[in-house]
Amino acid sequence: MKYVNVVIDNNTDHTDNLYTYRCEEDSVRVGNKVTVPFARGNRIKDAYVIQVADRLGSEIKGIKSIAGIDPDISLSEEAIATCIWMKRRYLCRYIDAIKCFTPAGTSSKRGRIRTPYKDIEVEKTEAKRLTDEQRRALAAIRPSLKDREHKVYLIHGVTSSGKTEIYMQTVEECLATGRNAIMLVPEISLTPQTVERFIGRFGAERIAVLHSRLSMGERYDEWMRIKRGEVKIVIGARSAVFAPLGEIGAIVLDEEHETTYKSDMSPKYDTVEVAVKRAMRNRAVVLLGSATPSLVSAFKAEQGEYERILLTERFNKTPLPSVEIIDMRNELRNGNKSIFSISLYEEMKKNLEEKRQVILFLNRRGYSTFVSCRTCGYVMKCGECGISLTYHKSRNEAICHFCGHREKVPDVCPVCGGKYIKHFGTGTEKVEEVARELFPEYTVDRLDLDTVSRKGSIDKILNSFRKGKTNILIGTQLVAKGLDFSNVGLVGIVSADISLNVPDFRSSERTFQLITQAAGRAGRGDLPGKVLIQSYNPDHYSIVTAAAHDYESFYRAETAIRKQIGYPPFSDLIQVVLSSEKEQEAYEICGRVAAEFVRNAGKEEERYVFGPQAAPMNKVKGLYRYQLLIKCFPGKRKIYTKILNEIKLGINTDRSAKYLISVDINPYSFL
DNA sequence: AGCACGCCGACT
DNA sequence: GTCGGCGTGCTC
Repeated sequence: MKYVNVVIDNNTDHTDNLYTYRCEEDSVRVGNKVTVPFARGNRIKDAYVIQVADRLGSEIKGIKSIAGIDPDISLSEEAIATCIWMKRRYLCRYIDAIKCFTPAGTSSKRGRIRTPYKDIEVEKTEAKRLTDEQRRALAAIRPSLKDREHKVYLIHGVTSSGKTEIYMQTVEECLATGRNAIMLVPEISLTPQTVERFIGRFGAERIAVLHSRLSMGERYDEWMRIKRGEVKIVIGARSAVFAPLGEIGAIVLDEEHETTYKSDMSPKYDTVEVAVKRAMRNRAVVLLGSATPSLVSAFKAEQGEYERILLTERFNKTPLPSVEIIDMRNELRNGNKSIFSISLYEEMKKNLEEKRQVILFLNRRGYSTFVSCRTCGYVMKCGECGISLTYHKSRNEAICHFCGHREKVPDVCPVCGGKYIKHFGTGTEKVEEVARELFPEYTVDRLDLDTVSRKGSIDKILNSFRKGKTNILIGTQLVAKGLDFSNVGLVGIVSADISLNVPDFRSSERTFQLITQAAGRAGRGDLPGKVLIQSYNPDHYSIVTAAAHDYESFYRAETAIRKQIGYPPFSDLIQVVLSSEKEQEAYEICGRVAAEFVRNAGKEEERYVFGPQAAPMNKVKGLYRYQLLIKCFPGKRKIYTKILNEIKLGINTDRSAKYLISVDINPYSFL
């Protein structure tokens, strides 16, 4: 006879507690899925065991007994511990965290196993000969793997430095110690190529694939194969970090800086953090790989929390492409008002005539317009927050989306007195149009979210480019992601300013990453490639350092600013969003939440609370949204989240209230 | 949330 | 009388 504390599978905050039941089965374990009679009607509900005890700490009136134990589904003790941590860290319910670890579907009735990618025919590959740098990397990782010591390695390697080979050989050595591995990629579209390479090396029968675009049945079957211990390696996008894999020896996150690792739905977890937590409990190693590590990870490496492994040379020894910055202020001065500078036009022409291909990048996230001077490059920024002010046409004002500070837009540039000060933003769709006009004899194609959904697939566009049918490809970040085209002679970044002036404290970091990733697309074959960056701020450190392939200098400059203003990695940012059908109510309650927070946290914390102000997506599904941003410095995390959780609970369990609150720890965007 | 309980007005 | 409206409180 045992007593168990369970979490009921109810989709509400009201029952987000532990409930104690009696259990006749002594075999009951933490992580078991059970059925229990619940509430007055004693309706049978699903529940999950969080704790098991032999006796009761204190008398509980009307204690009931477990109705049954589900023989198929169970979570490991490690998974349950991670759920408890997630509840605290991301302010989600127990059940939300548990659902991450359980399969959504049900078993297939036919009893036929559905395996994705099982038809892939791949030739068996052997471990490649390593470069000295790669060998040193593995030598650094090997001891912790052998000693079963938890450690995080930040593998900072230039594009094409052979990071994947390091991942695969680490996994191989992990399997050799009798343990299993998880391999994560930033998005689903990148899984097939990774799966192919791993199947070639390790064989399909040892590999499972998990991501949210599998059918329910496929996901269930893969989940069961993993659960039953039939596979050694799990590959997938962020949700695969929750794979029911036992004996984890290594977790790899490729392109660790990608924002897709942050979940935007509840629970709003950060895959890197979850991976590190799971690895700690498994005494496993974590490999975080990137050519442009996130500032947060690089900072942890500097602090000694992670060990950094540097890969400075490309695998095939081709030099990094030469990068040239084009000062768009000169173009205007010389009477060129086009979006293409003379140099970019000339270089495109030259490459096309040499039968080489051209990629043009543009960042379409520029829908919020900023104010800048086309003569000197001056951009209106918030003095306190360092973030670009967003132009609001109705009042001719520029507003800081972090703290709410407003300024009138001046008629002349306050720096140079120039008259061409205006809002600058979208209109980048014109690039395709202008490219067609300038180069009518060449084929131009565009790859972005619109064209992908219209034509049905990324593959179609990419394949015709790969085959050389397309001469000029215009794309958003989609093109930057790990794609390998050997005949690209020129990569043009049409406007570095758009990403540079996104009103977000990470805009410089994103610009550095964008330029570096884009540059990585040039000159991957035998011939060297060239990169041209157009900007009205050609002296900006993120552009200059990216052009020089100089991460260290970028890191120094950026951390200095983050430290001064108190942004991550020196703080956690907490976003609190209040939504209501009535705009006034959303605003007022948001203000009340701010006051309540300050009342509990202490008056001196008030300066770390910003808002209330309209949330970036001001109106979603008929609900008005207002937000607070809170800077949470080290040591304050526990108390802040405790207070916010109580406020959240109070609001979300109040039936008479017609508004909702949601909390996001370190959201990937405030936009 | 979901459900039972209970207190009130309306209707066969 | 009693049917059903929804406000209130609780779920081991």
